[in-house]
Amino acid sequence: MSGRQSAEERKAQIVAEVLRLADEIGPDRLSTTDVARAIGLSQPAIFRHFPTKGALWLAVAEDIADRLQRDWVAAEGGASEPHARLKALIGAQLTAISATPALPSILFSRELQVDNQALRDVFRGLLGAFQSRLVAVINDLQAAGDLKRDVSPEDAAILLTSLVQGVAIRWTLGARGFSLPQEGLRLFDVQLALLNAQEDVCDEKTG
Amino acid sequence: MSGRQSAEERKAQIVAEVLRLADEIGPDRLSTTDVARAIGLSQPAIFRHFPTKGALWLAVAEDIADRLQRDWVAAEGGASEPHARLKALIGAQLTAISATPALPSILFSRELQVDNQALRDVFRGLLGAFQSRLVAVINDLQAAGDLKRDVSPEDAAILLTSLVQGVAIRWTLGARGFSLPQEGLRLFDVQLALLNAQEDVCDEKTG
DNA sequence: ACCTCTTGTTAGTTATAACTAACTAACATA
DNA sequence: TATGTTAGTTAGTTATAACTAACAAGAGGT
Repeated sequence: MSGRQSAEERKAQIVAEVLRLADEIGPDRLSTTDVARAIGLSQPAIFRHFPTKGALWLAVAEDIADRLQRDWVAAEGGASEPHARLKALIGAQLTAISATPALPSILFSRELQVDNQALRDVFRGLLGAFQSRLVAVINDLQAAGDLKRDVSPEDAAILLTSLVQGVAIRWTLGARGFSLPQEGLRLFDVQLALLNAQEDVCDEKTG
Repeated sequence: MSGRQSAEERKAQIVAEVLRLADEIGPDRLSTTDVARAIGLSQPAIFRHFPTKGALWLAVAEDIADRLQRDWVAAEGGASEPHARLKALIGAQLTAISATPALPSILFSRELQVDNQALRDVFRGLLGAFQSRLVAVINDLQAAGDLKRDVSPEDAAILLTSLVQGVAIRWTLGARGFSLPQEGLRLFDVQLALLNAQEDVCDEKTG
């Protein structure tokens, strides 16, 4: 349907379509025929732009990685104090997942888990990078005295990423019957209240 | 290889093999040929015992559901006080996942997410049942004054299942480089310390 | 020993996957 | 306007998927 395009544009279009269709029909069932038909190209045209299907998936992963990292930078840049920065990071992640709902399924696709080691590496790196950012912000929070010190920053970060993953799983299995960012941020507030230095209040009274 | 068996036994054997192979080569890539070869049967023999592949998956899901529920009952039965019961429940879940490592992938397989509504229902019910058990125990804990009251039992249960799911995801993506029950229970202790009624200590001092 | 049901086989069918070979039409530029 | 490059096509190939039809052999009851 759409006329002849530059390779650059076409590649981006194919990647975007893969992400959309991966959600619709599942990452592993997604065939190059599906992608081509959705765009309005012949199936072999896909292989003009990507040598193998694995290479296509890798391009998709890199697209996701780029967008996520931009989101993180924007989130951290938009907030100055640590608490707001932490909440913005979590919020960005939740928003990114709900904007790319295929993400959880891709994490457990055979393409990633079995076939494509490179794909696996990209996502492992991504999760690690997110974790590191969280740890850094949590360190700041503890330094400012706004967070319990008897929980290590690493564990606190793990609890928060688990929160994101848990709510994302519920969202996916529950046919997305609620707003992922809204419910996620609500639980974030609950968890952060727990992580808050309650004993400080206590110390103030007793000290 | 193994001689002729009763349908009952063969069915169980096929189901067990599906679970093993689903982990090895991914739930969606798993073919009836793979299952048959692993057992030492011809491929059509599978269809003697299950009318369609979807029916086979449903049998697998019911097998998982039965075992999980037995595990929960055993865990709750083995501990009398609420705190121990809660920890036993979480521990049982972690142990079950590490004994059936294909579980997380199955949750996101196309078979479940796209093709097989019945399969989806089974797992939705399972997660709901686990959640309900957690809520009940947490209610007991709060009634006994052993848990903060400013977090709803539902939210506390969500935080704990998220913890399990989060650590399971890390375990899966990280090529299972650590003991899932061990790390999971460690984080459980961290989270439960947070959920503990710290302000009680405070009240004792101030009251 | 024979009959019968059940569990298995072999040999297909049909559909769909990734990928290739060979050719064509649009565009850029000398 | 001629020419080389690039984005596209159609028509295959090869492999593998689920599933079927028709036939064979083992085990139990009479």
